[in-house]
Amino acid sequence: MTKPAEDTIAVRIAKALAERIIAGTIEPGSRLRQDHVAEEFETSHVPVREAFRRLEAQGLAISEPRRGVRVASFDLSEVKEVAAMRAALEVLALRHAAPHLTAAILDKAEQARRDCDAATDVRAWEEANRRFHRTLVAPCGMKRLLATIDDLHAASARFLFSAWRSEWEARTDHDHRAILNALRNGDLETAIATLARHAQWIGERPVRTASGATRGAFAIVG
Amino acid sequence: MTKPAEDTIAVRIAKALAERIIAGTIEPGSRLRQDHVAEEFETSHVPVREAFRRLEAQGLAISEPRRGVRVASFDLSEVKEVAAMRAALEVLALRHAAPHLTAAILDKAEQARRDCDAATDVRAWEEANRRFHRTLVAPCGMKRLLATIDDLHAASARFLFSAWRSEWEARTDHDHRAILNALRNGDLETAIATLARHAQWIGERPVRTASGATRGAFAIVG
DNA sequence: AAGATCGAAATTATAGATAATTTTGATCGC
DNA sequence: GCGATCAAAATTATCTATAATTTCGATCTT
Repeated sequence: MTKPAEDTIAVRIAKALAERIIAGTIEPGSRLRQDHVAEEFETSHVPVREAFRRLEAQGLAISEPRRGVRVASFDLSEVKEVAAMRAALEVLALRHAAPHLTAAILDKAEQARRDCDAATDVRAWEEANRRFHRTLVAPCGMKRLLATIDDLHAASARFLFSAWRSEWEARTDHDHRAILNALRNGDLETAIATLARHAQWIGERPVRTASGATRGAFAIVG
Repeated sequence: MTKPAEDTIAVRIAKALAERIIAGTIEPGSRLRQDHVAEEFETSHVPVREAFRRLEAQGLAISEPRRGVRVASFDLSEVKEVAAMRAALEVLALRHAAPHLTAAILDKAEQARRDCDAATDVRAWEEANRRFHRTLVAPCGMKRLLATIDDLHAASARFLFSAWRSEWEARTDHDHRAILNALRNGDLETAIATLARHAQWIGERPVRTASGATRGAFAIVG
């Protein structure tokens, strides 16, 4: 039952760890010890180290030379930073994608929008929301830009899951609808202006910490 | 003359290789063979592989599993892509840096601007130009954003050195001056609008290829 | 028979496992 | 407290296996 593994082991480990970090299974700030990970994945630590470098590049982990790797922690200022970067880059991507948008693509986005509004848990919402944004910007065909946006979405998801570990109430996202409408009408500037605001929408939510106290948790919900 | 090396060996190798790739010492598309590199740096292949992962993340190399790593090649469309991303992100950074700009910082930028105009070779110009931009956006204090911009500058430099291997004529950059003036006058919007245009300025230059033919080479010169 | 094409063996390089070496952090004794 | 000793964990080296490329030869076609 070992995965077919078209990927290299290092890539597999990186993906698995990224998923856990995003889901919040591993706490921010906690150490990633290479031989523990190696043991778990039944490999040596060589591929594990390579996986660490990859996570580091994505901003999911930070490495202190000779002292090990830990899961990156974050605060409100970083949530804002990621939101701002996402807004700037998605706007850019949409502007370049616009000439290549077809009815079929807009239909795919429409489906993602519906899934988003219908979502009853955070994970489903996040997946659909990411799909919505991805669908609209992917036709720009700019690989570096898209890769950077993907990394930012991973960070967004992490913030989101950290705040909304469970309990999600379905809500209609009017921005999504407005963006699609504008695009269908060929009104690119309205679509872009809406997206720029939308991606910077930061929600707040009270969260009970381990110690029982309540703090405000923030996440990008656009 | 071996570097004091506070860094780990992998980091040292990554920096050294990045420098060569940017300078064009290693041709785009050429293979990076791990034990050759290991031999040259007198280490094993393990830190070399980690260095490769880092170069990959910066977009300077691409890795095909089980087939090795090669220096990333690029074309006009990627030059445009990097220019557009730089414009978008530097504008964002400048907007957040503006409230923290002091007279001392603007003086540092002024010095960089002068060095830029006085530069008689590409390398000197690139260094001063990068310093100019860095000085203005750094006060935003957004680490992820600044790291991404740095990577884009590395790519820019690579395009530039590829086109202007030698021969550089000093020229006065009016945009730099305009940006600084606007900032001194507190006219942020003008500064930002100028920067947005400026960072997307792509120069063309005929270049003699190895086969003797002449092709157009493009690079970001802002 | 000459040329081309396909396939198998040999070579080369990458990926991973195991082993050795530092470096850092902590504990115990003074 | 301060310093030395010890243990744990990171970094790097060496070694092995597996995948990819190249070479060389055989066979088939013209």
